[in-house]
Amino acid sequence: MAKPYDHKEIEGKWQKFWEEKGVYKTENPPIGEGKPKYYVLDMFPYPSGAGLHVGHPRGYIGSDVLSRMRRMQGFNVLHPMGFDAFGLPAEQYAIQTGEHPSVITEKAIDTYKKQLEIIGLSYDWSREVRTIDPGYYKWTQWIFLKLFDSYFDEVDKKAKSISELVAKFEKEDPAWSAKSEKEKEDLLMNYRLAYEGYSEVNWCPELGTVLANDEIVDGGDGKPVSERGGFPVEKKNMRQWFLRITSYADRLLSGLESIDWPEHIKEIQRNWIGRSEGAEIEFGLKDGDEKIKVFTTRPDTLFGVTFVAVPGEKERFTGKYAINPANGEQVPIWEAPYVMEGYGTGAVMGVPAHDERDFEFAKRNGLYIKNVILPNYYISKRNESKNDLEKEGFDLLINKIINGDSPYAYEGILSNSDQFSGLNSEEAKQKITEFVGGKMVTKYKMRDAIFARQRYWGEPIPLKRVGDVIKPLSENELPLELPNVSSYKPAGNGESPLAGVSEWVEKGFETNTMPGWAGSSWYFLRYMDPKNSEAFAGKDTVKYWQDVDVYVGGAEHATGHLLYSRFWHKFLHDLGYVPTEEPFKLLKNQGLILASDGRKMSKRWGNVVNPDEMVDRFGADSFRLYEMFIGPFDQYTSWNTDGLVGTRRFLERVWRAKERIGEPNQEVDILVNKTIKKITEDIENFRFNTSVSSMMILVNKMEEAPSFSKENYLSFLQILAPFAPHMTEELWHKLGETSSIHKSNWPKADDSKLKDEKIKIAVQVNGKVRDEIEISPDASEEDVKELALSKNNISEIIKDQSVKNFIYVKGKIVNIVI
RNA sequence: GCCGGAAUGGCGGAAUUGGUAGACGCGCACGACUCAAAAUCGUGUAUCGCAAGAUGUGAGAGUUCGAUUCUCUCUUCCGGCACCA
Repeated sequence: MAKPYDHKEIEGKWQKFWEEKGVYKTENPPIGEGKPKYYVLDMFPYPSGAGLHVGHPRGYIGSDVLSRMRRMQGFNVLHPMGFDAFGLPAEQYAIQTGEHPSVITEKAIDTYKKQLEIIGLSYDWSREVRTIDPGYYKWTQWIFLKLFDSYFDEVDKKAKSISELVAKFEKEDPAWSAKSEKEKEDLLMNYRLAYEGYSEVNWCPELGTVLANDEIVDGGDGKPVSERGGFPVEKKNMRQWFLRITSYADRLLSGLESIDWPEHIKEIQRNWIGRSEGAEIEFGLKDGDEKIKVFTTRPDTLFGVTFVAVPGEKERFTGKYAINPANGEQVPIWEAPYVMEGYGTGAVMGVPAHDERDFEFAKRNGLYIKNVILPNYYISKRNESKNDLEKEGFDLLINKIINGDSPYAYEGILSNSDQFSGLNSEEAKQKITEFVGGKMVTKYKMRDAIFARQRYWGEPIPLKRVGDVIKPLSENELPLELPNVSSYKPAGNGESPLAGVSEWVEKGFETNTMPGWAGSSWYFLRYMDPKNSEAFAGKDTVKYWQDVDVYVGGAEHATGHLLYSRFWHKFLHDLGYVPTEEPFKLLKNQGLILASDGRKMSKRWGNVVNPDEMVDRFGADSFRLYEMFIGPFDQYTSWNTDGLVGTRRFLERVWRAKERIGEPNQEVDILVNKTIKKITEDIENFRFNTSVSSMMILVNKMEEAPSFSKENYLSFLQILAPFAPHMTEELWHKLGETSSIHKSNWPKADDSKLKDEKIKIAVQVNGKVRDEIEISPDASEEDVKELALSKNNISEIIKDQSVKNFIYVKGKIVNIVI
């Protein structure tokens, strides 16, 4: 009797073997150069004290399966892991306990690493990166300095060195050389891609920090609170550092066309960038020379303006009037809360007849509503309608006209403006804007990114105040290391704890630190060459690895990390440091695994399932297999520990099947080849769940057969190896192989064995299945017809009725219509 | 409100240029082995029906010889954005 499958005996042994032999070590050129490169990346985790639950590794296992297959297929695979380690949770914990955040963070990293290691993921740990290492954040600071030292050239639509701008000023602006250094610096600050400014921010007094919009949630009573802790959030005007991401808005938008990402993620980014095209038009005031500039996407409705709205706390008439430049009409200027300070020009022209919000506002405040696009004819006809049906008909038509879908637009009244009659909507927008001396512009919802936190646990910003100007540190002063402080608690007045370090302040260093997303915006480049002290990564190395072929992670980073990384990458590309315009060619999101109660796994609900316990009980291979089998990779699903029993049983059957190696069996041989083909395609397309099921079918077949060839069994082990790396390695060696199965060549399906000699197809009568016939896939329609009609079940149904139609879809189905 | 995505047995899910719905696994039932239990193995398992058969992929319509798959209308659930002019 063969030894039973004991995962505890096997898994540790092979993990040690792989490490000692460096099986997953990835070589840079020139050693790695002969093979095509393939970069599979997981979103690196922020290690929290709680450790991993069974939902987390799903993505890691999927990317690991792909990496392992690609390696066996002969690619030079880069598959690294690291840790995103600056951030609020560790700092909050440090404030409570007084322990240094780095101690807390390192403990959490150790826990994560151990948890990841026992799953048997094929990372090259020699390339591990941690954002908190000074050797790492030296380069985060270096990129910041490059941003500080660059501006965006609006003509070439790319970043260039600020020295080029200075040269331009020197040449073109005679006043430049007369300016003081401070004046020059203040002017340049308007162009730098990293710049100092003031901004109304979301200030959380309790946390003592500024929060991004996505770090704020509704407290329930309509008032905003922090996502972490649920503390009140208020608006405050504060000094900040910004990154000019808005310069890249257009490229961030158009770049989406060139990458293979889930459509919903692209849509979220498009939405976030929020491009809209319109016109800026100036309204004069009735009294005085002042002007109000409005932004509108519908300049064609300019003749219908009946008020102008500016931002305000409540709806209120200002007592002033503006002049409509199109027709000279006086319109009242109102304050309205729906007008937003930060968007467009901060003022809106009110056209109640053609804008829903303007309409509501006008109705509430008794303002005039003037229709300029819709011919009066249709309105009066609608009001004369005899019944609801007719009324609806007119409403439909009127809506069409308003939306510009109808050729009738502009044919009717346009006050004082017969010249614009008959134009379509696009022409009218152009012509009317031109007529009043406005200009067509493109606006974005997206704001520049605030790049400063009044916190301790982040990368120091490498700038210092010298006299009254801000100077960048030089490259050889990097890294600017984070000093020790006596208290991690923010002062509460908006100053960072660094403002309390006298040495720091005396040297004039910036006291703000970088936000959590700084280190994660470029980490994938560091993996290429993690030990390099001369550059963020060697030039040749970056040229070799290019970009990430497959990026796997959660969908929750759609507007944060995934947007910032693209921005930084485009910037580095402009400066010639990276060869590609986009960092991540293909993105795959893994779906959440919910607890069996249908809720998210959380301490709060007490429904967390720990992967360590699952690995201990069932083994890493069973665990991996189950996580892949549980459902479509990108879909939400719920955990069920009972289901893990199934994949464990499957592995035990694979184990026992070894005893049945012997005489070849043709059916097994054919199925092995079909399965090789299917698994190869499934893994490429992230269809891991059907891969597992097809291997189960194969084992079922192997058990049915009296025996099968060793060759078939070995091929099967190879395609199972990415999913169950430990057990397949054990069996591989038991069968006499001496080097790792993970270094073996991925099997190829033999085309000649993929085709069945006989197939069963259904015979339908009038669309209902009545019988089944066995035929050769190449059988002619005549033969199939004869066979089908000769079946008793069929002839009984047909009896003496005539066959109206006979349909045979080759190799698929027969349908007889009577 | 707008924009995405989804809906199939008791459960996770399978099935795509439209072609036998429910693969595979879990669970459950019965049987074998066992003094017994666990493990393992075998058989069965959409619904109604003794059966023949009928019905069935969120609801309703349509196209088709044939629809889980395509079109239209609607319902529910999940996610994103939300006075963006």
